[in-house]
Amino acid sequence: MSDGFPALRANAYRDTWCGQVLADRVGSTARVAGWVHRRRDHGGLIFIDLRDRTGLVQLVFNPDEAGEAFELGHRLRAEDVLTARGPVVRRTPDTVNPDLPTGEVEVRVSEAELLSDADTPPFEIESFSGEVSEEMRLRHRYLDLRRDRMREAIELRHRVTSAMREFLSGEGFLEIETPILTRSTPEGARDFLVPSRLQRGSFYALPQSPQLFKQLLMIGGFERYFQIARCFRDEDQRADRQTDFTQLDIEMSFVEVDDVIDLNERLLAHVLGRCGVEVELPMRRLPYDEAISRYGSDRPDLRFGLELRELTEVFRGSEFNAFRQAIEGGAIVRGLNAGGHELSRGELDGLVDEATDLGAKGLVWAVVEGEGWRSPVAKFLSADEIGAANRTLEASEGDVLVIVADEPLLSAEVLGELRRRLGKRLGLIDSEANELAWVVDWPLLGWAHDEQRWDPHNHPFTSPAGEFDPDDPGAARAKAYDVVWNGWEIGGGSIRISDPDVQRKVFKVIGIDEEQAEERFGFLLEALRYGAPPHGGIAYGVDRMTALLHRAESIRDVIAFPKTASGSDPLTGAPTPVDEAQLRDLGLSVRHGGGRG
RNA sequence: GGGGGCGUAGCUCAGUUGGUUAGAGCGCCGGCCUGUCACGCCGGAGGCCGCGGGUUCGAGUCCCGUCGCUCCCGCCA
Repeated sequence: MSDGFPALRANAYRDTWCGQVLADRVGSTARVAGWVHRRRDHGGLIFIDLRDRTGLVQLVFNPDEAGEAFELGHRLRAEDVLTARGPVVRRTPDTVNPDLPTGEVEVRVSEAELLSDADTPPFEIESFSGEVSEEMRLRHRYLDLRRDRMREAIELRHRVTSAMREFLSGEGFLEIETPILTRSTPEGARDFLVPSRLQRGSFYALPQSPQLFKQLLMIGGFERYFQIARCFRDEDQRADRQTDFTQLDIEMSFVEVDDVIDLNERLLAHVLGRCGVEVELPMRRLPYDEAISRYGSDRPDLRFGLELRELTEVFRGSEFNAFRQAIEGGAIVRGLNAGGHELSRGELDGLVDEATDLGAKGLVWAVVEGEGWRSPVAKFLSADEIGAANRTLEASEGDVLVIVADEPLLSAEVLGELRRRLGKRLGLIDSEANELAWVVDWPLLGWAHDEQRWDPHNHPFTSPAGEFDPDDPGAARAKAYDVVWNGWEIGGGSIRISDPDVQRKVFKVIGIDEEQAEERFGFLLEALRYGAPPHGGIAYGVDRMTALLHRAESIRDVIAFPKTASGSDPLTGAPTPVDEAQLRDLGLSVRHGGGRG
């Protein structure tokens, strides 16, 4: 039921919301309008549950009271649109419906008018025979949106964005719009391109984020900016990723990391508080290195334990070749204690396959039995090693241990992913819980093996912490911070580079030479020379936050009109081919006779 | 680009070892019904088994291809 719904001013079709036909209206006449949710036609007496956004109310069509409208009552079908008038009557005690807020009363219809005769819907709005497929729901999204679950999602989303605007406005932030048609700055995600008609051969790009514009707004002196911004990235979709999505974009001037974090903690507490989730302040701060070593992830799910422990020293010089040689080659041995769960031999061996699928060279499992291990590799290990490993992993009788030896980051990530899966599989996650934390002290750059170069962890405008040494890029830390919530990255930001010389150095290290920098980001470098305040900010995934609040598996469930995994919209059919005339206007060549070519 | 899962009535699904006329629940249509609220009872209609090819005496079922949806990897500064 919608909370705080305003009383309705009478209009052409109704004077009362369905959900507000409550006991205090008994004795008055109500005129309601909405959709036929359900009909129960008893022949001589017809009950209609009428639905609008505020809820349901029972209409009664009785031949004595309804007159001409009684015939209409017989013809009503699901999802017909109706307006009806009649006295609000208290139900007799034996006919009260305690499941309905309006269940103590009903409207005895005296007049009714069919406003729209609905075709039989392709699926029942509230179905009791299984979940309707998402494909079907998206194809008729306007029907899907009539369902409680979707209406609540959209209402929740509104509550989220309203609370954001409310809080930030109160803190002196201005909501400012930035362009949708903007400049392509190929970097990171693929751009969506829009051809220019007036300048043939040139293209706009849809923004991947308002990043550069918000920095320019800081240079423009606005001090505090926010925007609930649509962003576009031409990459493959996921349950938590859409090609176009909404982010709360924030930037502030004359701030350092702690200032941004302080404001954002209060923002999160306000927004989530408005949605019934209490956030304890200050929030936990987890350094990146610790997140990796303890959870094997830079966005760990903190609702359960199963922490990783390092076992490199335990197995250094081991008789077990796989471990010893790996360690000699620079590998890190990590393990986790999955606890005393009864896992079958098949399930244990399955973990080995999962680990190799994730890129590890292998995985060792062990079940603690007395002083020793039941494990395929137990015979290669000394009692001392097993004892030391047990102590490090705080293992006791019957515990299942999982161990991976591999390159430092890989061993952590593989075990981190297994930790996540085991947490889910073993039922360790409290689905009601909300664990939010900051991940801080990020490396500025990461080595991209494929391209053999340094790549920014965040984006190239992130300020290094302290002096930036171009000769040792791997050592540089970033003034960057992410917010993680139940294993989802919901926001991330940084203090930006406000010194053009530092910006140039960073560009250079990541392979953008002077000339390219000038061509692609010259406008930013120039702007930075005209008095750039120290500034920083953050951006939140509004879709992800709403999905978490709604306990939705996918952000598609909190977006009114989402796209499918292949980037299409089953409702409108987008994307579609376009007329040749349109292409000609844009100066785009069309090849003939080539079929789809 | 790669891997897994799914695709049978309007919807959600079942369909045995390849075997005769492909089923159920909901919905829909018709009839009966004045206190139901997932109304009830009786009757009925409804199928390109995603599409194409193959194996077979015979394919919803097996094989190959393809399309769609979905989850994941890659990708997502």
